[in-house]
Amino acid sequence: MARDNVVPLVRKSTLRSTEGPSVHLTDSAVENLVGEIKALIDQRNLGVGDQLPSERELCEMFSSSRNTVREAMRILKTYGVVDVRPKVGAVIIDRRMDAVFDLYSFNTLELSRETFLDTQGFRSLIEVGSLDILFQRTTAEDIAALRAINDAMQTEETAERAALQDFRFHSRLVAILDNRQINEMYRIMKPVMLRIMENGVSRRKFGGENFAEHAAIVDALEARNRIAYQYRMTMHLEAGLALFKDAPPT
Amino acid sequence: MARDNVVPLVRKSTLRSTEGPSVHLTDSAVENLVGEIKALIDQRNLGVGDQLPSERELCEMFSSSRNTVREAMRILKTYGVVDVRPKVGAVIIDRRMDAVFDLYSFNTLELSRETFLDTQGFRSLIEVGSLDILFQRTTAEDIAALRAINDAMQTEETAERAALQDFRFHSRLVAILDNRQINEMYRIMKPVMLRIMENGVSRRKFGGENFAEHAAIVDALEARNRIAYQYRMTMHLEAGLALFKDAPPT
DNA sequence: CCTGCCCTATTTGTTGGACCAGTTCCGGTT
DNA sequence: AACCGGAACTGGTCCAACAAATAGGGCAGG
Repeated sequence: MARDNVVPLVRKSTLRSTEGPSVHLTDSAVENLVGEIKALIDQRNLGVGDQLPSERELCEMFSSSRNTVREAMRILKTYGVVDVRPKVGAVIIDRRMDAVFDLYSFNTLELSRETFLDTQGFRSLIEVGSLDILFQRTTAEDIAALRAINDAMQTEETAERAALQDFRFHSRLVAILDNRQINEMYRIMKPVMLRIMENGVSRRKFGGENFAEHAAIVDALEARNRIAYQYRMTMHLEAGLALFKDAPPT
Repeated sequence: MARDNVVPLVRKSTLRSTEGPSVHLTDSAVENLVGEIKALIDQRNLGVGDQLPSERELCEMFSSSRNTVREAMRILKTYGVVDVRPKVGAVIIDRRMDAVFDLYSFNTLELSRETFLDTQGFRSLIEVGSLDILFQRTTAEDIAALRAINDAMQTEETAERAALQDFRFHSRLVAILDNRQINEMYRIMKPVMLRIMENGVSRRKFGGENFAEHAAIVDALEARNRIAYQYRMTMHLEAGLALFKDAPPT
């Protein structure tokens, strides 16, 4: 039954549109303004450390009210791409990692099934889908490094630390692909994945199951066994899915 | 209470237990307000789907001005934890993954050779690597839509418009995967891809080669011919690579 | 000359209001 | 009872003003 490819974590059919930015067409003046400011940054080729025009200047530049400008700047601040201080104005920074951490400081909010599926579905596409390139590029050092990380995970005492090793394992795996876009994606999604992994390892005895699954994945990778790798990795990523099994639609 | 589709994540989070261990000591009224609203959500045990008080109610509850409340709400909106619709109010959601992807959109887009390689590598991962899922999900409608777009591309007069159709073709292809994160990635990477495609079609007689390659890909997809699909798509994606090699960096 | 302090102008932070364009919902009309 | 209209809300945007913070210039003293 379990063919060489198991149905991965993709969401059920909703709407298939070609252009499909889906729901939001960004009619809001504030969001338009964010786009304008982004364009301004791009156009002037501004980078970290450079200054943006003052709020009132932006008001005039884009004929908007100051409140609108402020809300737009608030978005940029929340993104962690600008730091704005009184009298000095807005300076471009890159604190996006902190922004993501802040995002997940909402511990009051549960990890939604949707978030879980989106994240794991993406990972599945990368980590399972990149099989050919992985098999082609993986070296003995990569294998050794993965095994070392996995061993380290087994000896961790807390779920939090084990989750970090879990992330390091998968991060090291995709690092073999040597693709900046993907590495950057994993860097930014780190807090999200950590959260999922922490949830997973704490419930699944990370010293046991998780370690064994990782080991099997590395073995399959080393042996260039397509079927085994696909199967192991897919099962591994789907492991946490059982936690969401009782999901009625809404 | 719309909390049946989520798994409660009782996490202690030793790292960011109390407010403000980070750089922000921020006694800013707006950020305090964010904390207050978070506390409110926690206190009332609100979950996804529940409504928040109106802006004016929040003004009175926390004795703040409406603009301050709005900036706080803007932060929550940016985090993707509330969806606020005019005349309806604010509803708690969990679109935090989308927020993460929005962060990614702040990468400066320069079409260096590295960026090109990374982008094409990513696309190859998605469009070639997801072959199994594609074969499984593709319908006759999808095939027809792809052919229609390809035909439209052939009749375009300018390279710019043809590139747009080229993008629509590939965007429509990955839309079959029905994975929100992938669609979002393509939306974000659209400018980069457009530039790549514009470069490609203008040099390669988009009426001819590009159209034929697309047609061959669709045929292979329709016939569920793994080998042919992999070969055609890989060749198609690598076609631009040769061109880029010729072109010296700006 | 340099050094250190203070002052002011500029900038962001916050407030309270106003109006608009819609939605919701209640009450009156038919 | 069904239908319709209007009033009361809602968020979206804008305006004007004041408070707070501070960078940078001017000034006094060395």
